[in-house]
Amino acid sequence: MAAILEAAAQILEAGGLAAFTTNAVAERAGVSIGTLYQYFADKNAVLHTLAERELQAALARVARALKGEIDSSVEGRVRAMVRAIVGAFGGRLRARRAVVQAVLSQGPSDLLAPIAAFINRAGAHVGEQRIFTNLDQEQIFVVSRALMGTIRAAVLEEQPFFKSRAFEDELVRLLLSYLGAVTEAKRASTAPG
Amino acid sequence: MAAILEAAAQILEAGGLAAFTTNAVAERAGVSIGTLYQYFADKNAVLHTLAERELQAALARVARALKGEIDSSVEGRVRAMVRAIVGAFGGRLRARRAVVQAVLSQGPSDLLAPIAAFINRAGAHVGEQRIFTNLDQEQIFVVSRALMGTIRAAVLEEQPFFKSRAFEDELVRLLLSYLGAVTEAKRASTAPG
Amino acid sequence: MAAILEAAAQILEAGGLAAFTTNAVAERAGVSIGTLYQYFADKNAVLHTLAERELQAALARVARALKGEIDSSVEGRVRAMVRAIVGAFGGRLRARRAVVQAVLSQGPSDLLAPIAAFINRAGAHVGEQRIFTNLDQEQIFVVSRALMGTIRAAVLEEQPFFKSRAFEDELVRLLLSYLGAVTEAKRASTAPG
Amino acid sequence: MAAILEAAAQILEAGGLAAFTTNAVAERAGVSIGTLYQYFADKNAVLHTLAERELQAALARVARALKGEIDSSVEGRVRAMVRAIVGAFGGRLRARRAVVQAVLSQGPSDLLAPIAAFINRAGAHVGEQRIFTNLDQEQIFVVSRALMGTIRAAVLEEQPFFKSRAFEDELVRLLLSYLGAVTEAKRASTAPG
DNA sequence: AATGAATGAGCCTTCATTCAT
DNA sequence: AATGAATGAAGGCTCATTCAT
Repeated sequence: MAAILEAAAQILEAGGLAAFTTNAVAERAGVSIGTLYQYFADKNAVLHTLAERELQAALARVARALKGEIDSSVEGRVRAMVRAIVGAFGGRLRARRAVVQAVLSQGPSDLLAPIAAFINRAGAHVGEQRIFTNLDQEQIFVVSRALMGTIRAAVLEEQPFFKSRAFEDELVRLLLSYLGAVTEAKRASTAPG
Repeated sequence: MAAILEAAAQILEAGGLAAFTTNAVAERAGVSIGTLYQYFADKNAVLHTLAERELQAALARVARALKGEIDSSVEGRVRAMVRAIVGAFGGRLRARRAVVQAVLSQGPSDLLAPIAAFINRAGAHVGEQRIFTNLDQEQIFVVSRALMGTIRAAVLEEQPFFKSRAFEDELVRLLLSYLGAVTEAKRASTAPG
Repeated sequence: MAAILEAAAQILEAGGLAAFTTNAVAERAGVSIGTLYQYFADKNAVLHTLAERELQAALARVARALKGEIDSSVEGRVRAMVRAIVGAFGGRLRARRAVVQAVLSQGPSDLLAPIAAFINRAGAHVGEQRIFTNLDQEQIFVVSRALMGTIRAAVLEEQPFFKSRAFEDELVRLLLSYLGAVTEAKRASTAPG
Repeated sequence: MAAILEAAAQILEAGGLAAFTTNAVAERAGVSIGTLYQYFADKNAVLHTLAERELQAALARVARALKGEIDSSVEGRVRAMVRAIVGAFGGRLRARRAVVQAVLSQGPSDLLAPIAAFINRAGAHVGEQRIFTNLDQEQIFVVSRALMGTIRAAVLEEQPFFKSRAFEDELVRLLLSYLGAVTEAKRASTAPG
């Protein structure tokens, strides 16, 4: 199974979704097409499983980065997160792109749920200031999606500045300024006197 | 041609990219497959043309909204824009989604160029304060993609708060806070004394 | 009609039989497809008419060459004929090839009849020695087809030596030696004593 | 594979190149279209393979005839060859025709190479006199094409005398007289004293 | 006569999936 | 479990031909 998923990722990476045929995957994996169907219900299952794995891996990577971060200031942590996420898109861009595309093309899936959960959790634990906490539903949605959406677009559009310091700076600025504004607003409404 | 594009949008809306076959489009349009190919070089051309049209329409809608906006404060204009964009995703979500996906899946296209140009232009004319002006490449990318990415995610995930005032507020806050931070930074670096 | 046939020849020359579509011919001729069908019953009629014209032209050319030949020896006349035929295949090789192929692919046609008739007639009038005369059915067939078949093969296979003096020499040798052998045999059987 | 090629030959025989569609071949062969494409890269590959097979078969037949020939005189051998070739055109004329046409229509292929090689080889071993040997490029071309071209024409035109002794005699005469003339010329130029 | 938009049968080919071995 | 030959629905696309204008 691992071989099949690895083969799937390689095929995706090399030729995109168009090259992703069950026969190609099986051949690259060195197994027969029959064997592939012994492990996966259908072509889609391969894609879906691959997506899950990649996501888990990316998430783990980000978590690890956050845990190892020394600078515990808000900016330090936010920057660490941004960098980890951007970094997680390191290799096999095409593969990831294809996976994302394919999975998303099948209507809203629950694949994104872990991301939101993660950001939520992560935010909750940023130092003791718990900045993310108290963010309401819409706000969590906006921070997480604005970040992911921008990174996603940079990947899909193959922007040359993806991974540049300038881009990272802007992402950090985006998050920090928004978080600051939210906090500000909350303070204002809470303690108007 | 209009009939074919309309049919294409309907097919996309109803069945996504998977249902988007030249035969299906032609049939739905009430023309023969031959006629379709008299107007479009190939299947992709249909998609591409549709994408362009939808984009133009959305852009026009936003522009119109902006023009009609009485409140010429920065916030007023930003809000008008956000509202227009959110509104532009009114019907045919799947169609738009599929179009975007399909077009993006073919590598970076220049289809997004008008969007960036528009934001640039729009920004330049917001009152006399020209807040958007002087945004560099990465910054334009970040504002536009953060906004679009968030809206896109809300659509894809079929968030219930999609057209709520609360969501709109957060989007406005996201843009304003970021623009404010960028302006601040610029001022600081320009006039350090 | 002339324009259409000329266009057909050009198309054939440029792209072979594969490029020979009624639409392409009409467009190149500068007329509408409808007009083409006003003059020709169907696609095949265009090809057939073209074949006839080309054949007539080639035949006329050979006849003219023969008429102008000063050297009235047998070899002189045979060589003139060979040279004229080879020369007749001068320009638009691909067109001629395609025409030949297309016409031949439709089963035995009477298009070749004029050639045999011509050789017969020509032979009959070579000086006063009337060498070709008295050739029986099979013999006429063999001389004419051996000659035409060899030239045809050289054209189809695009032999580089086509039009070389060496090739011409061999063709002449082929005809003369055969004619000589036939004559010899006839004499032997006629006057055995 | 054998079934597919046999079906291809039958289709060609029955309906010519026009009827030769992959679907028709597969159906006649009693396999699915998918199976056909598992054995042949595309439609052309079927034709090409068929051409090779037919050619090999014909060549083998001629070789066998030559080997079995008792009369080892030059005339005996030439006659055996002529007879074998004429005989090789026994059945499936249309198929052979179509194959030849199709293959030739794709520009000069090396499919004819074996024929030339064969004539060369065959000639070299005719007794000890090695008559064919020393034929130069143009001469080999002329003998082989004159012979094949004449036979081909007889087949295409469906000449009634095709398998007659008289026709065979003329073909033999054609070859022998030409070979004799070539030999003579060579001797004359080599040993002029 | 000329036009050319429209037609649609039918071609080649792909590829997810099955199932007997 | 694994194999892989076979399947066949379905897709993209071409092009000869028609016919209303």
